[in-house]
Amino acid sequence: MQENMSEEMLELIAQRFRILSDPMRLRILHHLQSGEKSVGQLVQATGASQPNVSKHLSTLKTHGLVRRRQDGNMAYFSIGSPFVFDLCSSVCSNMKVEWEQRQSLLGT
Amino acid sequence: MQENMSEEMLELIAQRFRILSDPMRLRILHHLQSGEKSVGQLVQATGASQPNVSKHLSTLKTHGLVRRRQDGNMAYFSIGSPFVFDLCSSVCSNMKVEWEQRQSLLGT
DNA sequence: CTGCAATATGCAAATATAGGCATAAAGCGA
DNA sequence: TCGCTTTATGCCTATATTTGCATATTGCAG
Repeated sequence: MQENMSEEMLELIAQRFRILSDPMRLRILHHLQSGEKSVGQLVQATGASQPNVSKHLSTLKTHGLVRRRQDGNMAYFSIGSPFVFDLCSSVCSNMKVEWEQRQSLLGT
Repeated sequence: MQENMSEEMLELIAQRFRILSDPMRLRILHHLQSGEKSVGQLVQATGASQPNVSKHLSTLKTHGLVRRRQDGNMAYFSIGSPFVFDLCSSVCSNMKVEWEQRQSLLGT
């Protein structure tokens, strides 16, 4: 993080984290990792309702995390910022480290 | 991200992001970046109320993002997982890239 | 023990968010 | 145009989150 952190900057960062703080949105992004998908495919893959998936895709698109391509009456979505996977990997590996530390503390 | 992503895993990752999705918590973490601080110092630095700061510190501690040390009737908090700054840097640099892309698109 | 300072907690209100359900909108084929 | 399919939107409810205010708790000094 920078030395000087303005209020707007903090709000923007917090907003970004908030977008990623929903399991359903993460699940959608996860399914998009293997490539472009239609809304229907995502509905089937996630098990959520169609309006629900559509709304999440809308917020993801608003914040630039996914792209939308229309073909006929189908809408295809794809990853807009691959960096989100880096973030998730970071979080995962850190959780793993913490878990192992906790385990080793218990083991002693 | 991994190939297989269980529901619990997604919930854990989402939870981690949610902790970081509040500007006040980010502000507190930011002030802790320069070293251990007492609650009172953080209250003054952030401009928030004492109970508010105390509660945020509590949730940050619950999730292992800060450590707590008691000395007399003072409580000193410090960064528990430096990795959060990597996350924030990641988000910042990505926002910067996106901003420049948008600028260059407008400039053409 | 009493008073004071620092921190934590409980309660209530305001706000935001996610999800379900119904329905609208858009595109395509007959 | 009509019907069907796919996707998007509006409204409502349930739930979670943040904050303020009051108050409890803890530790220290006198």
